[in-house]
Amino acid sequence: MTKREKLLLIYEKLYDFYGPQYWWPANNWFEVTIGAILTQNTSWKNVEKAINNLKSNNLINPRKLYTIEKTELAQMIKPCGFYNLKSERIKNFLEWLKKYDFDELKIKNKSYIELRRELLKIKGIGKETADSILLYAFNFPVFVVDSYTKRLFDRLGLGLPEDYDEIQEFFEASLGKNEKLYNEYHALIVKHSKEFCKKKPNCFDCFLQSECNFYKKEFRR
DNA sequence: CACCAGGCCCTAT
DNA sequence: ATAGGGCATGGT
Repeated sequence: MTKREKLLLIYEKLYDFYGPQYWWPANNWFEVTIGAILTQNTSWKNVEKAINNLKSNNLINPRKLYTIEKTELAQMIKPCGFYNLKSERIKNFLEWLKKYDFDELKIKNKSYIELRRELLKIKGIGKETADSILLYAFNFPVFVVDSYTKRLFDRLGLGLPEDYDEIQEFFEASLGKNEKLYNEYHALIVKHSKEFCKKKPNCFDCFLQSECNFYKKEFRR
């Protein structure tokens, strides 16, 4: 079986098991973007609390969020941790967004290659965050790689490259440019990783067990 | 009590 | 070029 075939097979199995995930859990592109920054190394549960604080103050809005103080923002997003850092990062993003008059359309009209370069220049937005924004806020066909992705496919014995961009290129080349597929695949990887693949897995009932080198090496017998 | 969570930046070798 | 530390809350 080729790597490409295996990738597609794993996707089918995940989809059959979990069904559609309806990502990203947000109402609009701006909420996706804020969530993408807030969820850096943080459980989504905590991010939800922070986002709810912003919602109850009607602050899921670029212009309004731009006007409030960084320290005030930090207090509101406290539940998701790293709040001083993330407040700064959101402010950095808004400063960039202001150059486009906070206008979503002006951004969408750019090529996503160019847009990715610009996002990565913002201090506090790395590759995963940038790609999450590109895929889930703006629906560009960009495959999001995260630690779950690496861990899962390492265990599956895919022999992924180390470098982020190379991993991404591998998925995109294997799957073809397909925004809907990238959307669902990444969401399913996250879903599955939360359900089963903890660092010290206790998941002998995982339905991917037969695919998984990790089990074969460490848990057989 | 320890460890993890939908990363990223900075610094010292 | 790359390992290691800091950021910080809340859940198990």
